[in-house]
Amino acid sequence: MKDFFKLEATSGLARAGEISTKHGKISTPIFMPVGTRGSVKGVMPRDLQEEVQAQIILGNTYHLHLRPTSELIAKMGGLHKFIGWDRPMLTDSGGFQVMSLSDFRKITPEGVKFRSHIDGSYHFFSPQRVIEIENNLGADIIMSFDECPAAGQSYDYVKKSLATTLRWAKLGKEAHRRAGEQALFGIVQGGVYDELRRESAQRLMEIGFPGYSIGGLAVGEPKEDMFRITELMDGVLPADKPRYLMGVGTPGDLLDGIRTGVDMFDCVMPTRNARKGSVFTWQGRMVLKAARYKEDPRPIDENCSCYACRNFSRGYIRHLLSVGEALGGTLASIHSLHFYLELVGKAREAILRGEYEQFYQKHAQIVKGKCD
RNA sequence: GUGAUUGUAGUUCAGUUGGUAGAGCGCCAGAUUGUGGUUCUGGUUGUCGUGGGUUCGAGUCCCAUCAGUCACC
Repeated sequence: MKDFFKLEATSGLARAGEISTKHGKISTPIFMPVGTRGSVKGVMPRDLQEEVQAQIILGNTYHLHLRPTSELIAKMGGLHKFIGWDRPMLTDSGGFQVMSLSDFRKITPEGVKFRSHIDGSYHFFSPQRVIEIENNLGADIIMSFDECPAAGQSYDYVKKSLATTLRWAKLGKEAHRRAGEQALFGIVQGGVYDELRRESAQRLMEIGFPGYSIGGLAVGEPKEDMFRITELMDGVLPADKPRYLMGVGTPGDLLDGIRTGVDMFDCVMPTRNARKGSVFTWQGRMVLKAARYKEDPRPIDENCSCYACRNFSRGYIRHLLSVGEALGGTLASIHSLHFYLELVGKAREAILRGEYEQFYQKHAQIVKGKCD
């Protein structure tokens, strides 16, 4: 896949670039809203594009395989057509979900047998089958099937798990039938062990992928470990390929990740938290459902230009959230996603100006705190 | 009018042989990192309908009274 990624500028370790796909270009660093089951919960594609300015969203192999199945989606014309989204998409492989959702899993060199969290039925994911599913779905960027160890696993366990992930990455690449239009990423594992992380990255690079994901972080390990590892990866992974820190994170995590050379992020936090009543702003995190906002006529963020902030008060959105009206989650999600996209957008501008560090110093502490 | 029955937290109810009240839900405060939209962790909440009586002590026993519900005249 030629000209998949173009590195445009750097500022310190921070990078600005451009990813090109069949469905359009993506400016990095970028945050990707999560649409697990074929929908970014509560937000219409039109609003994601026009209000949130989302450039790419995620779908999930695990969930879409269980329902409605990738075969059905292929029959319906592929994931883009099925969900009415014409911009780039990425599918996760299900490695994480098999670890985090299933109450049973048996890992063998051939793959993972697991139980569905929906009906308890047994399923088997091999690295080849996962790629077949992702080929059926047809996202622009797809993930290798990996084994994602939980936090706190021993060096020996992680080392062994790593060998499995590497073998699966190779088998998955060989099984990939649409390499010309779907970029398959390898996933770096290795827990919190620098030596294993380095080895994982180098072995993946030997296999060769158009992009590299950093997985197995934000699973409960101390935060210092996360950015020590992303910085370590910056020195190992090729500069001309995008790096994707999977499942991360808070606005502060994005700024720290960008500062250590990460190009892509995804996280359920802005949308899940919004539905549960807390939102993110340039002034910090706000627990919008708190009683102190009951009679507050101001928008969530007075400097925000999103649809929710242009038209509705904190008091109204709080009311919707507390009585369980779906619109509350929708408006709060639109706000937080708009903020996330604005955050990475401004970070990108700062990198292009060569001033990322100043940008970071100005915003990181505030964004990590609580407003009010 | 007669008979029965109920009255305890915002709400639904539990309160053992009388020892100065508990739970779920709600509410309040947090959490949430490759989304199980029904998750987790804390916290708050009472003239026990009212007035008397018995008793060392009454939400628990007795009397009266008020209110609700049901049945029958």
